[in-house]
This record gives sequence, C-alpha cells and structure tokens, in this order.
Amino acid sequence: MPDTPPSLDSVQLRAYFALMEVAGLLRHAVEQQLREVGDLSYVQFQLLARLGLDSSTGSERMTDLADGVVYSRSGLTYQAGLLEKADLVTRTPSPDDERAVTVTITDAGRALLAKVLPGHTEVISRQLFQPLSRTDAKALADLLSPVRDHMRAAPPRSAAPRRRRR
Amino acid sequence: MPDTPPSLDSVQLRAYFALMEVAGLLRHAVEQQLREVGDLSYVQFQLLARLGLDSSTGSERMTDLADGVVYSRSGLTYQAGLLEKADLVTRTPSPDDERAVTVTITDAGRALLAKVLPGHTEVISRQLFQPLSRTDAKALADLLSPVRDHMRAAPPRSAAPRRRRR
DNA sequence: CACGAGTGCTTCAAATTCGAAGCACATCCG
DNA sequence: CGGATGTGCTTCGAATTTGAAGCACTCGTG
Repeated sequence: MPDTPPSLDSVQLRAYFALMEVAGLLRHAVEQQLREVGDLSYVQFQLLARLGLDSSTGSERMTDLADGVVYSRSGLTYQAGLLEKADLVTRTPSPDDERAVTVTITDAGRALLAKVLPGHTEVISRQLFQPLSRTDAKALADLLSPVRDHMRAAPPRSAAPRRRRR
Repeated sequence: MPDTPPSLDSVQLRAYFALMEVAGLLRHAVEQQLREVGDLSYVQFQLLARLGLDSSTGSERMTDLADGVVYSRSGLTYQAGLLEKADLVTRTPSPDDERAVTVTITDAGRALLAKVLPGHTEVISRQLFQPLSRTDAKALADLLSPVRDHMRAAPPRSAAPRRRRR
C-alpha cells in the first residue's frame, strides 16, 4: 500500500509559490539586463560565469557544464556552438578522454563577463536583496543550500516511458 | 555621478545561486512528473492551477494569466490554443471588454488537475521540503514573500532598444 | 584481443518560446 | 462626433530548446 500522499500545508504552498515566482521574475530581470549590456542570454551568461568564475582553470567538460546549469545536452551543444562562433569559448577534445569535449573561456569571454558583471550584481542587489537584511540573506542561503544539495543527490524519478507531448 | 555598483558579498552570492538552482531543479522534477501523469508541461499546469485553484470563478483574462505565470503574451496565446484544443479550457470574448479574452477551465480541465495534483505535491514535498522543518518552511515563505511583492512592484527596467540576439 | 555495455557529444526533427508587427476594440480629448 | 492614443490579443518569422537517434570512444569481461 502506498503512503498517504503528503499534501502541502498552506505555509509550504506559500513558500513553494514564492520561490518559483521569485526565481522566474529574477531570471527575467537579469535576462533583460544581460541582453542590453552584453547581448547574452541568461544561459550563456551562466556558462561564461561558471567557466570564468567558478572554475579555476577556465575549462569544464560539456557534461559538467550541462549539469551545473540544469540544461539538456543538446541545448548545451547548441549554445556552446554560438559561444564558440562568438569567440567567447573554445572547444577542444579532452586529452584524457577522446569522447569528451573541454570548453574553455577565452580572453574575450572573460572581458565580456567582466563587462556584464557589475550590472548583473546591480540587478540582483536591487531586485532580490533590497527587501532583505544581511541576516535575512544569510538565513535564505542557509535554508536553500541544504535543499540544493538534497535535490542534486536525489534524481527526480527513475526514467519512465515518455509520452507524446500535448 | 552614479552610485557605486553594489557588489554582492559571498553570503548573498550563495543565496542567489542556491535560489536559482533550487528553482531550476525543482521545475525539472515537477515537469517530469507532470509529463508522466498528465502529459502536461509545467506552464500548462500553472495555467490550469491558476484557473482551477486560485480563481474562484475558474476564469481569467489572458493578460492576467500571462502576468501571473511570468510569460510572454504570444506564448500564452500558443499554450491557450493547445489547452483549448485539448478541451481543458475555453476561450470566450469578455462581456465587458470586446478586446479581452476570458479563459475558463472546463470540467475536463479540473479533472486532469485533480488527477495530477497528488503526484505534484508529492514531488514538492520530497524534493523541496524533505530537508526543511516546518519552521524552516515558514521562514522561507516569510523571507521570499516580501521579495516577490517587491519584484512585482518594481519592473526590471524601463524599456530600452532591443538588440539582435546573439 | 574481441565483444557488449556504457559514456560523451552531436545531429535531427519537432515543439516551444519570444519580440515585432498587425488588428480590433476602447478611451481620451478636443 | 472624430482622430489620436492605448490596450488586448493574435499572427508571423526567427531563435531556442528538447528528446531520440546516431556516432565515436572507453571500459569491463571473457
């Protein structure tokens, strides 16, 4: 017998909806700023940021990039193609694994990232952190970090047969 | 002279990244469940939920729906068309304003919503609230609700000339 | 070594998404 | 009333995104 379906109480619902709406609105706001200043989509910015800021070497394998950005592989191939065409990254076969492709940010990529970053943080500051105190920000980070780790660890569901899209 | 660009401290960065990643992962998880059980995309579910749960009448104007779901108008037209074709909603000209279109959820729409909802809440419970206590959930809701209100009120930026996409 | 399963990426076709332009109705002022 | 402006939605073309299929390489086992 299956467990009783755990329904959400009103507080949880509030938190869930607020979370999704804030993330959506924030993404929209950021997207607009990125487009204006650097002609970048949010995904492209995420990729550059991950390469230029998170990675100490400036390189990552395609798969790791895709996972980090919560993105499909084929979509990443497409975007990596665009970024490469714009000379913001290079793609080279990995030395240790012939199948893998290493994506590396170029100087131009770093330059664009630097150009875009101030406005980006400005939007985040104003839109997200304006209503939050320093303490609030810490509380938020402390609440969400475990959730992120939990979700990373627990894949949503075992693969199931796909139906045709509606 | 412009203000000094407010850069983000590490705590804020943590909070920002965690927020976006959690929202992204959660959306993916939910999307998969919705596809399996009801052959609905997340957007379609949001639309049905808004009509069937939030609205007391089961109806909304297109524009209000688009705003509520953070969505472009043309995208909403497309999705509303799909939902209508599947007999989950109806579209009728509004009585008081000939320009406006009222979207109304059908019985079939409500039925599908009911069918999908348990699994949906189950995913949210497990993925989002598993690592959070009751108190945490409340804290999260209380932190994010003001942010959402603030972002709703403050449009990202006045319209600026659009450039060609990269 | 040879085979079969697995992994990493790309290609492909189809679906979704967006912004700009267009259309119809509404509202505002003179 | 009449024209100008604004609003609500749809249409259109182009860009993006996705899952499935395909290809190449790797790994484990015999």
